Amino acid sequence: MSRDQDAVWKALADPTRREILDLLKDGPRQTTEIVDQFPQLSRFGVMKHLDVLREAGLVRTRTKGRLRVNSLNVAPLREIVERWISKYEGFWANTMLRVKDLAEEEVKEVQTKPKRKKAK
Amino acid sequence: MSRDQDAVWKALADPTRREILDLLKDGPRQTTEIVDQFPQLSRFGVMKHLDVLREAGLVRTRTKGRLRVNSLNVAPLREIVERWISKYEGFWANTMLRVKDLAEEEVKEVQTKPKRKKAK
DNA sequence: AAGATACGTAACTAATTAGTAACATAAGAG
DNA sequence: CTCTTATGTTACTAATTAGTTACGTATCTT
Repeated sequence: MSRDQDAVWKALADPTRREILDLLKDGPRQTTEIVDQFPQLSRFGVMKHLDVLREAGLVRTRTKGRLRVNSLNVAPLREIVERWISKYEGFWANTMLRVKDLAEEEVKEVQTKPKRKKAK
Repeated sequence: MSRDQDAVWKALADPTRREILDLLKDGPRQTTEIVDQFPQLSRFGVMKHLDVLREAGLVRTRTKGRLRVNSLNVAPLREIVERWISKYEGFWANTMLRVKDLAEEEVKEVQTKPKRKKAK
C-alpha cells in the first residue's frame, strides 16, 4: 500500500500537512481551496506540502482540465497506526503506573550486569 | 499528558528514534545499552535522539548513580494514535474504493463553483 | 587515590526542509 | 482570439536538524 513508512511518518511530522489531511478528511479539495486555507503561506509553500503528502501516498491528485482535485488516501495512515497499535498493544490497556513498576524492577537487574565496552 | 503533540509527531518522524522506542518497548534500557544498538552512530548522536524523545515526553530517564535508565512512556503515543483514529474513524472501515466514489462526485460539484480570488 | 566507566554540554558541520521568488505552461471564460 | 485563472518547475534563502568533535563532570572499581 504505502510507498514508504518513513515518508509517511515524515509527512505527518509537519503541522501544516496534518491540517491539510484534516481538510481532505471531509472530502476532496481543489488545490486553490487548500491554498486559501493557509493565508500565512504562499501557494508554492502549500503546494510543496501537497507534494510531500503525495510522495508519501497520503494524498492523491486527479487532474480535471486545469483543475487539480486532491483527495485523502487513508491507507498509509491506517497502516502505520495499525502497526503501532499492534506493537504496543500490551501497553495500551495499562496505565503509566505499570510502566513505573517495571522500571523499578529492571533497574535492580541492570545494576548487577558487568559492562564491557567503553564509550565511543 | 503529552507536552506537545507536535513534538511527538516530530520525534516519531525519525527512523532511529522509532527504533529506540521499539527497544524500550521490551523494557527499560540503560543509555549505553541503547548506544550499543546503533554502532553506526556516535553515542552523542544517540543521546541527541534520546533528548528529542525525552522532550516529547515519550521517554523518561531515571538517574541511578552514574547510570541513566530510560523507559518508554506510551501515553503521548497513545494519545496521538487515538486522536487520529477518532478523526478518521469513518474511513477506517471502508476501502479506498469508497474514497474514489466521493472524489468523482465532488469533482462535479467543484466545477460549478465560481472562483473569486487570484493566485498568491 | 588512580584509573575506568558513564554521561553531559557547547560548538561545529553537513544535510535537509519550510518557504519564497522568478519564470513558465495550460486550460477556461468571454 | 485575448485575457484570466490554475497550476507547474527551478532556483534561492533561511531555518532546522542529524551527526560529530572537543572538552568536561560525576560515579564506580580496584
